[in-house]
Amino acid sequence: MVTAKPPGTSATDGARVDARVLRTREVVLSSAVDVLLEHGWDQVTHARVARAARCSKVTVYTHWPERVDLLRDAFARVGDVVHHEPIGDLRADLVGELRAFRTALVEHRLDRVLAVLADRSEALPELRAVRERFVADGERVVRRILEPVAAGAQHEAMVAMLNGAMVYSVSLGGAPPGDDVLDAIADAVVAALESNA
Amino acid sequence: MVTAKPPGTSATDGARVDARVLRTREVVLSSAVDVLLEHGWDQVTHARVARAARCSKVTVYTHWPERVDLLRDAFARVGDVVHHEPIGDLRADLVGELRAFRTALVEHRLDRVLAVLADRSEALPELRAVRERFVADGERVVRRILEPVAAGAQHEAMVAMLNGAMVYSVSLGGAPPGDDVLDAIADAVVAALESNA
DNA sequence: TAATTTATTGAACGAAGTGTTCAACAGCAA
DNA sequence: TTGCTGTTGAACACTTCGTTCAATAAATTA
Repeated sequence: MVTAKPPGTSATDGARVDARVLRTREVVLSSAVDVLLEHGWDQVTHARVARAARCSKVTVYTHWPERVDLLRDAFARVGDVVHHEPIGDLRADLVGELRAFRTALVEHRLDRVLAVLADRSEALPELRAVRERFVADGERVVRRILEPVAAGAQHEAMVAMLNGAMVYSVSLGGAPPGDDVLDAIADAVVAALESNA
Repeated sequence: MVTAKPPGTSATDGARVDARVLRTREVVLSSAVDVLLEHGWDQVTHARVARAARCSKVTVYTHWPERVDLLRDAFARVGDVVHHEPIGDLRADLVGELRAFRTALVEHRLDRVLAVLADRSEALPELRAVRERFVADGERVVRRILEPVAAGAQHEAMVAMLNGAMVYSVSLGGAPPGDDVLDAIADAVVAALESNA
């Protein structure tokens, strides 16, 4: 085990951080994300990431003694999902958010991130908080759109159906859903809500 | 690389297979599933599985030269999903199938299997066919239930919403959906379909 | 500027794991 | 019994892992 405390630990205190530390964090975490998305979690080792970042293995160990620390901080770098901005029209907002979520899954490889989190966060408890953050962020706008029109179990069901349909299609269905399927999903939710009245 | 051809390859030809081979296949694949579900895919190594099966490492290499072969055959042992038997009542059939699927995900750990497949089948093309088999089997009854009432993009959307909601809730949502949420999902689909008329 | 502090580095290590060979053994079939 | 073949433990070269350490390079401080 590496016993030395990580350098520049006082970053959050507002204290100055050595420029070398900032550079190292930047390049190593960036490389860790690259390795993760290209080769999967079990290739994200200290040595492999160090090679990708063109720095010493010891430096990586110094900053992130455990492999899971590296993964946690690497995920923190994966930008938040770019959401649709609701305009107040239920159907249009649902379609807009579904498209934005599809973009995040496919273009920004959020699907890979979620797959790793689903697969590992049972065995690695340190990842549970990370998973919860990603899920909460991914559901944020959908929940806001649905809030005025659905509550309780119905609300939960709709969130799971909307986001679940997207993640399921992309990660397990082989191909991302086309615009026609997205429209059909939004239509179904709108129709289900209209039958409330 | 192990060059010797796997023993007892002619099993499917109806030729007699050495009893030792049958025993080895049984115990090793069973142990591989155990290791996979308990410790995750990257712990499913020849040596680890051999230790769990109390047999020689060489035996495992002989039967399954590549790690992915072991995974493929191990998944073949994970029983097919136990489905609900449709009775012709749309809502009751949907609820019944959702409950059966939840049982498969939670009790038989289908969630772990799907998580591994979602995570690895991009990097391991040999797993794509396995993933497709599991997805097709998981969707079989839902598709049959929906067939008379929805087609095209709407059909695809409903399948993705129903199965997606389940997988998403169990794998990423932290807790399996309660009966009230299952009811709400079925209600939503029924309402959406009724608005077709 | 020079002096001081500290992050980074390459080399090296023991320990553990991987993929393989091989001679010996044990169980099955004839 | 005899032959055949699946299984086994030992041993191997090789790679990877986690770590130590003295040397170096770069940053901060005076």
